[in-house]
Amino acid sequence: MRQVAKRVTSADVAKEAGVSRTTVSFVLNDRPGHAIPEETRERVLEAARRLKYRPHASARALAAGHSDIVLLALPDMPIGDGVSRFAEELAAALADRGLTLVAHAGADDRSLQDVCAAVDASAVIGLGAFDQATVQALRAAGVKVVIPSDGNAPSMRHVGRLQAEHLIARGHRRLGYAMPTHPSHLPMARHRLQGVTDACAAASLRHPVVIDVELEVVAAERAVRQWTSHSVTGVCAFNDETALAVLAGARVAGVEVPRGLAVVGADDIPTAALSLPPLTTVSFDLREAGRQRAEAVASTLAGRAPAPGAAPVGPELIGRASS
Amino acid sequence: MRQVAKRVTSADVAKEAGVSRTTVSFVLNDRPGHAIPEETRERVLEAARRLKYRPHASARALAAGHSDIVLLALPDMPIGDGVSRFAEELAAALADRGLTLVAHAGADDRSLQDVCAAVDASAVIGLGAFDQATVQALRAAGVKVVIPSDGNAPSMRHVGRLQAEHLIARGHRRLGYAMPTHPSHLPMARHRLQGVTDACAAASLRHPVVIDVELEVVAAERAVRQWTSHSVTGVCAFNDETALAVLAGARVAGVEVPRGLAVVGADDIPTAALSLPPLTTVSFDLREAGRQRAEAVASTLAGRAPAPGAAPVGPELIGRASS
DNA sequence: TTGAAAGCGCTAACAA
DNA sequence: TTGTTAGCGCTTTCAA
Repeated sequence: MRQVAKRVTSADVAKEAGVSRTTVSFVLNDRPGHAIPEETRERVLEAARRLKYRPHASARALAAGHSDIVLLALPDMPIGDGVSRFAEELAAALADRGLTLVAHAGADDRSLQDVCAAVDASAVIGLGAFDQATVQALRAAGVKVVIPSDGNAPSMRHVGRLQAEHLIARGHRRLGYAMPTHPSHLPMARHRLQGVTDACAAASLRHPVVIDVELEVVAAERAVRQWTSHSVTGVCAFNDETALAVLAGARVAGVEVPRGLAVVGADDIPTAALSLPPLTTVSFDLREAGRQRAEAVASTLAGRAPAPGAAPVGPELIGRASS
Repeated sequence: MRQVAKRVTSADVAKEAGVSRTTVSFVLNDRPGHAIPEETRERVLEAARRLKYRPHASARALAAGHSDIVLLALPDMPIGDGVSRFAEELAAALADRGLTLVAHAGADDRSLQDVCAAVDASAVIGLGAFDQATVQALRAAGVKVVIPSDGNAPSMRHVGRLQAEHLIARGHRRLGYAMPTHPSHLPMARHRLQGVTDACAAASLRHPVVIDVELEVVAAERAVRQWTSHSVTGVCAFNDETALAVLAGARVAGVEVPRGLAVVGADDIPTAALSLPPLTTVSFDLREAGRQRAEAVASTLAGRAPAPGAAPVGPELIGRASS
């Protein structure tokens, strides 16, 4: 009577359907080649359904030599709307291919490796780029596919470029950059800043005045004063939150936005449009990117050549009153 | 020569250290009872280190009968700062206990179950409560521990209560409630609203005027007009983002905050202090909550009685200029 | 077309 | 104190 609610195994299904476990396995994973008569097939499926059979993931992974798990490596802090949509789309696209997405937040490589090993991840997808050492380490931790394996840093830079170009197009000749202070944002921030720097160089402007801006009014005010004293008239912020801090700093410093200082954020978080003034920002359509990544992962995992990366999805500027 | 970079197994470690796999297993999981001489112990550890041995998670889970995976079930996202900190703390506290946290975002139960099964999760932690049916389903999907299995709704209510009490203490006699529109926020929102309602009842005030507020100025303006026309003088918002929308709406409607309308948010997101006016908000110490949850999960998983839930961490009001 | 059998890498009784 | 051994639930080669 002390039935410990034993797990339903494939053997149970086999018995129920009157076939062998092998057959059950073939049917459930519909292995090609083994043309199984529709009748048997149906019987197995029916039995599985009746028993509410769920294959045991760990056992499957052990036997198959790889799991169905894809890990999304996220930076430590708040997840904006853009990333959410990306994750959503990615998860859906992966699910279509029999893969499961879970997320891990944390900047440091160590924890990423540990988590990969702990969930036995087959692939890791990041937002920015992974450096070579990280990729190595992940491989060692048993991960088969790491994406973007390096090449996609450009898309990060695009964000910065777009911010700067927007400002430059509006006549700003001296730019500032608001750097985040949270360590986990740094790598991405550097890439974005690089984009700003590139744009400045392309327009023969001087290097932007880079200042760390904490998410807090006093610090932001100080930053604003520094910028204005350097005759900066437009600042690109690492992201919308940092931009919001700059807005607040400007308010306190008595600098009018965008007249005295134009600011553009990035990521288009939901509250970006609600600030005073509403924030000009740069946003990605991560949807398509999600689909592409999923395809890349799936095909690489399946041993096929990674599909010829479709048209890269560029970021887009959303003009609002802060610039 | 075509070394396929075979995985390092515990057998390799055993060989290297000149002991049996059992010993390796005991050392690596330092099983008590089997007092292993320090000398052997060190030898095994050293061998493992030298070989860069990583136990295979799936194999471990299969043999042990349970994985080390804890799944954090998040609403569809975006993830604010509060939740981030919670997750961070939770992950750290779980890691201390040998457990690994990964997150899954998605409102529907189906995908939650699937993910649980796919990662072979031992426990699931949610932000709000899970209804009984969901808990059942998760159990069926192989999950051992589901938290909060229902009881923790009170802490949600606390948030609402505190918001309302603050307003009431400042003399407001007619309150409004700004409800989020995103479906995945609804369950939590209902709990928080309940707290507001309770507080109103306790003060013999009428039921709050509940209005859905999208994260967008026009909708928010409309809401503000409705509130003022109902002679509402103070509104509790589901969270800070919603509150920010209300602030923006009030601005457009020409209603001065807090003079014409006081507003209090919840969660203390980093940008809450950066708005105009800075947002009064209620915040949780999710850190402590994270630690508690971790302890609860770990002890339940270990078969110990779920520790006598320490002093419940209450939310705390952070007064700023919006109320 | 189906089944038997050999593991995948690890844990945990039970012996020694 | 350490080793032997039998699985955990599934996949997959090889035979039947």
